[in-house]
Amino acid sequence: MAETARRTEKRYGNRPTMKDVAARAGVGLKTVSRVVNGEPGVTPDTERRVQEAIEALGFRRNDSARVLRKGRTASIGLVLEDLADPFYGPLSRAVEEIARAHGALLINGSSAEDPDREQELVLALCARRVDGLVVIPAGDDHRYLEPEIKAGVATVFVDRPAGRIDADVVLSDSFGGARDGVAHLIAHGHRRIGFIGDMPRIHTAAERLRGYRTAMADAGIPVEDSWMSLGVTDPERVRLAAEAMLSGPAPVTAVFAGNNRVTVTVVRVLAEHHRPVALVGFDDFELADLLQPGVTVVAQDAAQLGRTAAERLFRQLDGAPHTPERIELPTRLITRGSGELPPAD
Amino acid sequence: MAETARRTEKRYGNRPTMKDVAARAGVGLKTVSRVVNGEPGVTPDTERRVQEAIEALGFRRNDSARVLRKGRTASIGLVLEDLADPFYGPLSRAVEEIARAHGALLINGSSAEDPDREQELVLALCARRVDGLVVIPAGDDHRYLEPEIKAGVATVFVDRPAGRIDADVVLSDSFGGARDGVAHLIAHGHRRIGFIGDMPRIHTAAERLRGYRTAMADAGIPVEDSWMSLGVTDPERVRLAAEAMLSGPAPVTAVFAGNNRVTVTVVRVLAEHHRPVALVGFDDFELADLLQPGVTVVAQDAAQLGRTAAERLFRQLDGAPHTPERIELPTRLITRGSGELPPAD
DNA sequence: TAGAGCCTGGACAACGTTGTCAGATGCAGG
DNA sequence: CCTGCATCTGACAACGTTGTCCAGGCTCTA
Repeated sequence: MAETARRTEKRYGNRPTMKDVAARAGVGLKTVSRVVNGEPGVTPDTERRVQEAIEALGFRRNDSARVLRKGRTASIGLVLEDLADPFYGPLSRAVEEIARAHGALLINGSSAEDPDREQELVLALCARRVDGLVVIPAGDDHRYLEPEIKAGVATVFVDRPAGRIDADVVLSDSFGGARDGVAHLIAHGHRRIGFIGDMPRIHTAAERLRGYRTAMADAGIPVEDSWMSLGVTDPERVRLAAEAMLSGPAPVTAVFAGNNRVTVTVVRVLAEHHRPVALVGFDDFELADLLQPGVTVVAQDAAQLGRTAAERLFRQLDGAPHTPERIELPTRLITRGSGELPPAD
Repeated sequence: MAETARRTEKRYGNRPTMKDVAARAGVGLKTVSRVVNGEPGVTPDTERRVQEAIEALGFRRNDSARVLRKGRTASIGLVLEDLADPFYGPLSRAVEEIARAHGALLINGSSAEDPDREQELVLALCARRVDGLVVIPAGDDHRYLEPEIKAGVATVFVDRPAGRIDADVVLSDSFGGARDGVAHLIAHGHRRIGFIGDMPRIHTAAERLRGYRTAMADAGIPVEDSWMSLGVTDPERVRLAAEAMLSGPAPVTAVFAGNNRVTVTVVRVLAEHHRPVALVGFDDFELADLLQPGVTVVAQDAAQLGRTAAERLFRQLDGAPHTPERIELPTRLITRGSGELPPAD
């Protein structure tokens, strides 16, 4: 017994193994395994003895070994951009819920919008042999995933499509949402409408820009370069961009903000501005309704995105025949006041 | 070769193993291991051959096997209450950052404030042999963790202390923060001050209630039962509670809200209220400054909580001698207007 | 040129679990 | 009392990796 203790304490602190449990219960190794996994073929009496030994030793099955043997880890990976972004909270939660319903754990990490870090994370997750991946891509080339997918790692992209590989993707209708949002401003009489968005290399940002351009073109309004600010994302630069398009001889009378972070910053700028300026933002955010005026937004359903993606993932894992598909969820315009302000020329 | 392919395709899809790589490169198994792990003792030429084989086969080391052999998983678990709660975003992000700095992955799950689910999650993480755990406890009895901790799983509790076991904990000074917040209202002339908070079985909620009582007592103000609402947490009930204490013959002139979700709901109620009512909330939240009036809050630094906890965790893991400790971080009163409103009697 | 020492590479066991298969046990029926 | 069958149990190999240890070939020196 002393010898056993000495042997095990080298590793994992001194965790008891099935062998230890078996020794204590006076049964064979496999019998312990059977009890732990609820397999049939163990007499109640034996089972009780084993349970007692497990209890006494504080045994906990080592899932690493189990995984090694079985080939399935019952865990999936989620790679997103920033855990602290409120948009990803509900998404991540939805994925977790579905994972839980399938008895899987969720491992997640943030790419911080850095393609290298995304790849590093994804490969680390693959090395852990996660059964599947939900990825909100930061990069635009995912060929590094090809061997993984071929090896059977189920993969679903969310919010933005994968680059240069064929894979499932679930996203919001950024183009249509932005187009409708801008059209909403136009319908309220605006012509000089600003657009502040993220780098166009990000798919959603590009799509929203395209929606903006389309709405303007549909209304026959030529867009001036000074109305558009692309690739600004940190608050200070968004602030500068907003102030720039609000000043000058022909300032914009309305702004379309490309995502929730931009929207919030623009709200701050407008709060200090002397003239009312209309605003429509992409993404809803908490308290948007409590501001003065309430902020009109193009809302996407983050939770639904996550749910849909996770469900598709597990359908893949359950062995359903699978051809990569692109699922686009509609957005919803929520009017709260800021988007209905008339132009203050 | 064909035989090898047949053998491996049974498991993990058909992932190549080091053996396969070795065969293809014409070297021994251990040599591949050396190359993969950057160990010395491999000629450049051999290394190149191995690298090529790895590339060609799309080999990726199986970390499950590695973990089994080495005893360390380089991953830590984070159990929190709700991923979608904005308070936990920065916390979780901070933990992830520290983990990353230590080369560890973060596995997380939400307890949904359910003690059973918390335990289930924690034990699942232990079965995965995470090296350490950061837990925001939902339950109040953590004796189930004793064997794990004894077996060497580093554990740090955050935001609330562990129940019935001795473990590290990092939390905000809920008592002092609430006391100061309420005292702030008293200093602005309020006497009938309401308190809306979570169930007192939650440590932070209890502490904040204690802070409220203490501030009132210090000012010699007897507290009436109708001013306090405990254990309400869903928006609808918070709304009812707020409306109740704002009506009647002697309504409260100020409200202290026990957490961010309560605060937001109370803001909504007050927005519809005819008389101005002062408000101080525990927890800061985005846009609190943009509301009319800005919401005065007792702010805790969620990121700092996470950082501190994670750092302590890794200090444990690095083998520093360790006695459980309780670290309390100060809160900060941020005045923005709502807490400075005079009583409207 | 022989011997010592270094460097590289590979055989083998072990990590803790599960699948396979065969042995042991108990019981009913002949 | 023996056979046959069903039930329960355990020995053993395997999962893919890493640590240990030794063999063989090389360089360097005397």
